[in-house]
Amino acid sequence: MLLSQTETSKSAAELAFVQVALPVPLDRLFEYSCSAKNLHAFQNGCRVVVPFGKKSLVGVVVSSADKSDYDLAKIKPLTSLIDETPVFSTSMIKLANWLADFYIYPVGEVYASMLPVLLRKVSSTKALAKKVINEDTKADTNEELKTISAELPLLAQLCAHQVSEEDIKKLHKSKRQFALFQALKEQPLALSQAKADYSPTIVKGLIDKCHAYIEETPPELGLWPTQAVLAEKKRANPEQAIAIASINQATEFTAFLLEGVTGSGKTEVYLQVIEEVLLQGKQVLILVPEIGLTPQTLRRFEQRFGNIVAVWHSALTDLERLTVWQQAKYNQIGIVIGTRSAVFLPLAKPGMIIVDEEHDESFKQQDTLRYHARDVAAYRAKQANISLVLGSATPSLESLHNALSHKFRHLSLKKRAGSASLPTQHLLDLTGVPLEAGLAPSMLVRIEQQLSQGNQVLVYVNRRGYAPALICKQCGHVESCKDCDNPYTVHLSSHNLQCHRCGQYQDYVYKCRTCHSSNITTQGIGTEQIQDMLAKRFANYSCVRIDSDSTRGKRKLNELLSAIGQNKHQLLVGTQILSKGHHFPNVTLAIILNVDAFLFSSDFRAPEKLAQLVTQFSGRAGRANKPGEVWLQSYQVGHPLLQDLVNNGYEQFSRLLLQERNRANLPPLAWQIALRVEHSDTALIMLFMQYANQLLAQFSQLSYVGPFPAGVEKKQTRYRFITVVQSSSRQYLNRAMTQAKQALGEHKLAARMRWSIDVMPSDFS
DNA sequence: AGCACGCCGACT
DNA sequence: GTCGGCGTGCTC
Repeated sequence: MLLSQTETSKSAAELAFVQVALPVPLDRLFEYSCSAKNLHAFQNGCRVVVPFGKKSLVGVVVSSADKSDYDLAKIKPLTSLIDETPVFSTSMIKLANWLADFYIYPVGEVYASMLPVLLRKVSSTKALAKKVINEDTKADTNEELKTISAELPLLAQLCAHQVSEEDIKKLHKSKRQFALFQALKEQPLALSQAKADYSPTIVKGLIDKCHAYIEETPPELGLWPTQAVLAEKKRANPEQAIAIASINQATEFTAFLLEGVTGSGKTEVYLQVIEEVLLQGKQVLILVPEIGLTPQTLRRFEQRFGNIVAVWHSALTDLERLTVWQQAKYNQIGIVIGTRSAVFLPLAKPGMIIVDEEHDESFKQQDTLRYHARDVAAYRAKQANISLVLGSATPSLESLHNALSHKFRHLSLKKRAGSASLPTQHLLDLTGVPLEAGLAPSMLVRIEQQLSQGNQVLVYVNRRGYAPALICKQCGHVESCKDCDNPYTVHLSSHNLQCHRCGQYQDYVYKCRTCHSSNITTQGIGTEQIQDMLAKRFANYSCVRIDSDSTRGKRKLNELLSAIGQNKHQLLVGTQILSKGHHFPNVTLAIILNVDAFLFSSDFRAPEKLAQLVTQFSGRAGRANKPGEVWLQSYQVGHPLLQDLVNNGYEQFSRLLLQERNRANLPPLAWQIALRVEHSDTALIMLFMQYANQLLAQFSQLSYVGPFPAGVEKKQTRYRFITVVQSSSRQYLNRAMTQAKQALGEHKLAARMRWSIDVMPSDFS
């Protein structure tokens, strides 16, 4: 062993080294020194504060040693240790390393993105410097080791003050505040709970009157009670019973694809297999799509399992996230039900992972660490040697491929519960048909019929706003966003023009910008226009719009949905939101516009997406005594894909698509990684991407296409290009891209470009 | 990613 | 003569 000559013998003998993952976009770890006596405190997975360049960062210890290969003169001493017990367990460290490797993403950033934000910075932990770990450390070495308490979240509770009778009388006037006050006198409520059950305004009102106060207490360290699990369950039908038994029998890692038509009772299967896992004292992680976490879904789990269920989604505050994170890590909760990023939650006793609506696109993160929660879930299930259950009425071709090739166990639920039958599907030929706000006259007749029978009607169109473009009839000028080269969408409700790529908007224009003609008109159809037309034409009925404009605000969507459930509206016009999670039993006619856009898309996944949309959409409508009809308006009714889908349904259609992917050598039968580059100067992009192609050309067992413009060619003044790299070997592709990325990063232009690597990209927009 | 260092244009 | 543009290089 060599001792550095530059190092004084004294300190060299006393030093030890830790490797730290730091949140910087560099594919390497950084080494820091500490006193050898303190080394034992730096367990892997603990957070540390270190000097980095001119500033200080929070990093995670990933390994330590008593010697270092790095230039000792350059190694700086650590500033402090944050955690006494690691925030990353050994298996979470493995997961982080796998993620960095698989998604070709800087390790330090992977670690950071797996932690709740409150744990990413020292300043934001509510803790104080707490204790010196090793008293022996000499003060003159200036290496006194400090631990910052990692005491985790304080639970904010709302409590009632003692209030005089007189004040209580005054409070009678504010009914809801009084109700909350009464509840608080019984027992304090979690602040978040009080805000959710009453409203933030009510809570604030009570605090302002000094009738209530917030108390922050350390969380209870109680474990969730296994006996809370026992509840009466529904009788399973034979198909469900087979699925439940198969899943319950698994004693080691097994992936199940639960392919069940809408209404076949997938949730009941989940509930019963979850119960089995909980009874063994193990936890269950349930992943749901972004919009899938409806109060109805949640209620179903809570009714069955009570208060051992925690929820994880984007609307949580940082503190709420930290609380759930801790509850999962310290086994204080039995079930976590959450969206994409819940897949990174630590679990004390992992027992099962369920991915509901596993085909849903929202499981793929589209920026920074571009992971797919379904794939990460699969890794975690394998790692923990537990079951993975993927459920969908319209499985992704990836999962279907795995099921058909026996990598996954395939379970089917083909019967709808009760006697409910699925709506029938039909194609409507638009050729030579005059349209009214995008709808064919025959559809208007059918709408009329259904409405007069007291039923509801659903119209789906993929565009919000009034119309997707405003053009000049005189000179053809299209009013467009300068930053994105994108036509403005005309909005009627806000009476302006909006760019749907960057969110910019401008006042409505009445004259053409180029030729000053006032002969300008809208082009194409959006939700507002259909609503407008239907409301006028069927003035005796109520028509609502359900899109991201009309559902802005926390409770709007749920209010709308419950009003629809109570039949307060008969005509429903909306976008994607309609196809997910919500059931509309009174809808007997559903119409899908603009189907053809899917048929001529350059995205090879378009037919799969169309089939999922149509099938999911069909599943939302109708009930036992009112089966319902779904109509697809198209100029291409003879198109084999459409014919196939409508006549044979998703199950057969998806298998045909899979064969086609096989013939075309496309995923899931080949592996892809995309290189995406953005810059305001296309010439620079080309230069950079040509170099990338040169690098790729050195690998024989892969092919690549590009650079080609991304689906969204320009966004916020930047042009976007993509090169897709493909290989039949995942490992080969991964290794090649890892090398190529390294080399590309050394190119002069690399620092000036915005570029990223997207492993298993799910779309090319 | 930040952040500093370094060399060329329009300003008090 | 300086302030500041962003091209280049480094971070244990």
